[in-house]
Amino acid sequence: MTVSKFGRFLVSKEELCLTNVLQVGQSFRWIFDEKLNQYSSSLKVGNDEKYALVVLRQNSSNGEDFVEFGSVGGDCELGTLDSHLRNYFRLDVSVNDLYSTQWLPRDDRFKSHSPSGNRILAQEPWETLVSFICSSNNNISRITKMCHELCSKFGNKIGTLGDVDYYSFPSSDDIVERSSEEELRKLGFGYRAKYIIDTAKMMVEDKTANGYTSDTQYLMELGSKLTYEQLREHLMRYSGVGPKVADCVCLMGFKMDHVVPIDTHVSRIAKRDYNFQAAKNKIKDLSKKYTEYPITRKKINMELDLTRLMFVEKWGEYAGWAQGILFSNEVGNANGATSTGKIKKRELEVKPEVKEENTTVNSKTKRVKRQSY
DNA sequence: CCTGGACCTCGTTG
DNA sequence: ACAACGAGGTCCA
Repeated sequence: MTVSKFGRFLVSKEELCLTNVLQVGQSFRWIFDEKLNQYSSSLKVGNDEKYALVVLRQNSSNGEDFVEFGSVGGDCELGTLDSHLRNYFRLDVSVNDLYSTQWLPRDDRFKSHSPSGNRILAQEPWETLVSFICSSNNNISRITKMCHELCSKFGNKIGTLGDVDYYSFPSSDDIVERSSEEELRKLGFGYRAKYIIDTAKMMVEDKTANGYTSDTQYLMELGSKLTYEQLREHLMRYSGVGPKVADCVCLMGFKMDHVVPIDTHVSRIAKRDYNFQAAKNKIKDLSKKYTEYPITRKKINMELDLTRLMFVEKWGEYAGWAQGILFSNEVGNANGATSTGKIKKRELEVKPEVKEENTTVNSKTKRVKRQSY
């Protein structure tokens, strides 16, 4: 099967860099073909719950940068795909405008961190939820492997490109009906196997009780009605979903642009570069506020939540995007997508040297890997 | 409310 | 070769 027709949108590499956006831990299912300089994945496009096999290429000619896109077999109209991808890549938002009007004036640290085409995606919420449940205490390479495994074992076959078969991301029903904790453990999911099965079961109950058959539609409806605090509370009811995973889902699955997921790296950045310390009285105020949110209160770490609030205050309404840029500069390279579905090391144009430095955290001395340019 | 530990797996590290 | 480590956390006591 091939792509018969391509569409394109013009976008500079400073606004969108596919390598940065698709291979660094937001999305885990894009496959990169080095020879063709082409990304491909199955993607739920349009409102009919159907997956399409989508192909992307980033190029430039005559000084114009653009992304070409198409669907294999043409099973998706080009106009539909165009508007879907404009939303998926959030082309309504200019990271460079945000950089110069919001982040740079508010935070000197951004002097040394330009966007470089890093941006936050608008992904399908159910896939985002399950993917980030897989991400706990894990590395990108294995998360990628697990996501592909979920699709090929429990999704539906969508099409073939080259010698690779593509599958839909399994719905909660697919997972409940076709999988089990035992099988997921055999496939290498470890203790996340139980989280995924329990979450899928709960999702089936939830959406059924609310009259939905589609995970996407149920969750999107929820997202349109609830505030951030309410949605996070709802998401943290699910097994394996703590504050970090819930925040990732809010940011990348629900377009809540101000949400800053706090992981070990961001927490370290806050202490090291922003001299952050949680004040006792602020902890008290916050825990009072969260009496309305029992699950949040149970699962949250007050210090980390105050870290999140500090960043939101500092960076403003697109704070989550700002975090993405600092994070990519802090962690930089990682493992990424492949051409065969197997995992191998991601190659970078320039390999930054990694050096060690000492940082003091909680009066303990800890060695930390950090990039230098 | 906070602290500490266990938890699957797997590539990297020494 | 092989034990020890840690990876963009979560759960339970």
